[in-house]
Amino acid sequence: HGRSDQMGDELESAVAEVLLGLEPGDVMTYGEVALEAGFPGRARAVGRILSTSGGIYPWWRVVNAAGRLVPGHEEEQARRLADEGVELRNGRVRRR
DNA sequence: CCCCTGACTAGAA
DNA sequence: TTTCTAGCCAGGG
Repeated sequence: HGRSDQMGDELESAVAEVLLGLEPGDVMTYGEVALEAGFPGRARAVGRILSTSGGIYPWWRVVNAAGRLVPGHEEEQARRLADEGVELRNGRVRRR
């Protein structure tokens, strides 16, 4: 039965919940979002969701595991993060 | 079904 | 520290 079809929706809603829970100043990696959503190892799925769901989520609060900003949106993302007080280091999110 | 692509990653060079 | 490589998982042609 169409379990795999339903899986995509579950993942999407779970990821959405995590993303919508992010507050100003918060920053998570794709992998962390996936993990917290209950889908470890689905970092790519998180990226796809963010890239295909036209701005309904706070996309600027998500960066890759290396702290790199979103390809093609570095400038806007850097500005938004700065507005929230997130420190950047050489174009990368500083993580301790 | 095959093939390519990507807002990913961890690990090797 | 930066670049490459090999896995990875879905989507879409």
